[in-house]
Amino acid sequence: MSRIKSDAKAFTIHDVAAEAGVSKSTVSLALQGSPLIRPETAERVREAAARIGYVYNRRAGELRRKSSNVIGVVINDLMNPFFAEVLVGIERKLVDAGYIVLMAHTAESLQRQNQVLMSMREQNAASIILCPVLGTPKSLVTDVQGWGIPLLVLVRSLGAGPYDFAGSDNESGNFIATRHLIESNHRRIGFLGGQSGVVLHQRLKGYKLALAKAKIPFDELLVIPSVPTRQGGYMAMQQLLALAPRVTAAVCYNDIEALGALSALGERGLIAGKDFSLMGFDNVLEAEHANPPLSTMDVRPGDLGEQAARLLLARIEDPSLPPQIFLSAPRLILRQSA
Amino acid sequence: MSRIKSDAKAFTIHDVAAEAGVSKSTVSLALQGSPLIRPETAERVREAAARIGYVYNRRAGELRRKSSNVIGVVINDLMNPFFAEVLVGIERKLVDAGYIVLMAHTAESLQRQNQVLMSMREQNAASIILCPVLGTPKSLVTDVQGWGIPLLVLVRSLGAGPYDFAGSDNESGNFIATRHLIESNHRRIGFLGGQSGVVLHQRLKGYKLALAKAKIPFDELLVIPSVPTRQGGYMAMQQLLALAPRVTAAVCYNDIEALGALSALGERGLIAGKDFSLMGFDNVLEAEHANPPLSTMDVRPGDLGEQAARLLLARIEDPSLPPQIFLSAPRLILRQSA
DNA sequence: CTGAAAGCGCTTACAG
DNA sequence: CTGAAAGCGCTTACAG
Repeated sequence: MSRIKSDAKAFTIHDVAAEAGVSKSTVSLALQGSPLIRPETAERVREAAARIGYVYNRRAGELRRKSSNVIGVVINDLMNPFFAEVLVGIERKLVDAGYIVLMAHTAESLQRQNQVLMSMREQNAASIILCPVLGTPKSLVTDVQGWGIPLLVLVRSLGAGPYDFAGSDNESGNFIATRHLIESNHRRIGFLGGQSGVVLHQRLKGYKLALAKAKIPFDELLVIPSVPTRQGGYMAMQQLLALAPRVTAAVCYNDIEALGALSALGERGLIAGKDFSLMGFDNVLEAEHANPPLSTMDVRPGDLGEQAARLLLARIEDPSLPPQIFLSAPRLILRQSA
Repeated sequence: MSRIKSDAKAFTIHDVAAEAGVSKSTVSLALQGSPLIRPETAERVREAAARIGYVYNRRAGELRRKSSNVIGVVINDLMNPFFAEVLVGIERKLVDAGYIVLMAHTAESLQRQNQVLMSMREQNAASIILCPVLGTPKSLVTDVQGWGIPLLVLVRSLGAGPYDFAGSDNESGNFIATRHLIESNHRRIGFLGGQSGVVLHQRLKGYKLALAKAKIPFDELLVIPSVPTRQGGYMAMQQLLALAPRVTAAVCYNDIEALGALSALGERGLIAGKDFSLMGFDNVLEAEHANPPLSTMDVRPGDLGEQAARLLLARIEDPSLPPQIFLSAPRLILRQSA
């Protein structure tokens, strides 16, 4: 009553063959649904397999066939719900297509990233979806490609070289977000959060562009960097609020920073959308029920994940495809915060 | 310039053997760091391997050795940050121990759960951590155990049978949460959210117990079920607010429901902690920077994940261990909402 | 200390 | 339509 049962003897096609009174080859073919096997025989094999509780050893089959149905997905920050939503989209699509995902979390550690990538290589991953940590050398792309493993880069692009990529149009997205604030008659508009990396660069660019278009001079002091977390957004907002003359609105690096900013606002009894206008970026699930509901740029994270998976599947299907790019066009979602 | 490079010829120990001028066996042993191999020879082998860019084919090795270093982790709801945090804890611990995780998301679908479990079995997973979907038959535990795969059940217990389990003490947790509200002089206290399952049952039990202890009659009308999402919490709170006489406080099924409830409160211009007292459960990361910051029961999700992984590793190490249980004792975290 | 041989559980030409 | 044989890339007794 206290031990946990274990060690069921594993049956092989050899056992099934004996049970069905045919050869190993016939079992293999029958189980694959090969037209070479007569229907009656196939049926007999299937019954025998079920009777003894045979389970296919996929890894053995893949070793022989030199194939693999596992796909590595490496994510830099699962604590950000944006990535969790993307991951779910990827996983759904991949499992539907008959794959299974080897998942790793790097927590922005380059060393951890190298470690898990190597591990996935040893595991013979059929391909890899990588959302690279900050500071990933561009050479990583050619390295992985050199391994013969199709690679899709997610969210954070990694320079020029040809590779498949899925992400969002950060520049135009933040251009739209900032323009919305300008059209609501804000002039002193902050840029809140973010620390480094291409995504920040692009979002900042969209912000500056919108400012320039409206002939509002760019003010370095209004961009407050921070770690891309709620805590970071919270602190950045406090800094922004301390500025004089008063800043009346801000676009945020992403939604979770905006959520942190909302919290800082609330702490001072300020209501977003009334006393201060705030735009997020991503449209994570929690944006809709933030207090107050967060206006943001919708990149449809789940769909982004599915699209990434779709591109990867196409690549596996046809390795000679030219480099594929999916760029989600962020859509303005107006709720209450701006 | 437009094709993505692929198909590097894969080297095997055979190639390394040729390069180093030794036999396959020697290569295998040398790479494993066997003391049987003379240091000079081992060094020569390692150099040869590095020179030709050899990479270990772990799956081949595991086939031969009948081992596996992949561990399946199946999660029912990754859209709930609680599970994302737990997953990160599990993954961190497992990777540190030299394993790699095969991750699957079931989205509360029993069919998907069966599918991925089967897939993990075929993949030869060394063991499985399962957070079962609602409505999982208790027989699943013995099924999986019968496969010879060590199983750890996560968060939602699955009846009596001996198995390893990691979760939290929901009853005592919600007892404490409710008691806190009572001690703050609330009498009409709602229970907000949750739909079915053991976890709800236990949390409800803690709620009723605290009420009983304070001689407050249990009122069926004050428990408002809902889907366990922010949207669910939002709607449940609206219902609760419509009740007369007025309800002044509520414990929530979990944090994300509480967050949704916060949003409903905000919509009516009500401030949690002043106009209404609200307790969450889990202490997900976003609770701290909710608006206002959410008082909740801390189960330390990340640590829970690590503990689950720890138990599993112990089980793999010694299959004869008696059933192990880790129950996180939730701690009261007072912030602003209550 | 090192090599030749068998075998993990499959698949796939090749005969028949 | 079905079987015997070779082989995927490793590991591990067993000799020497």
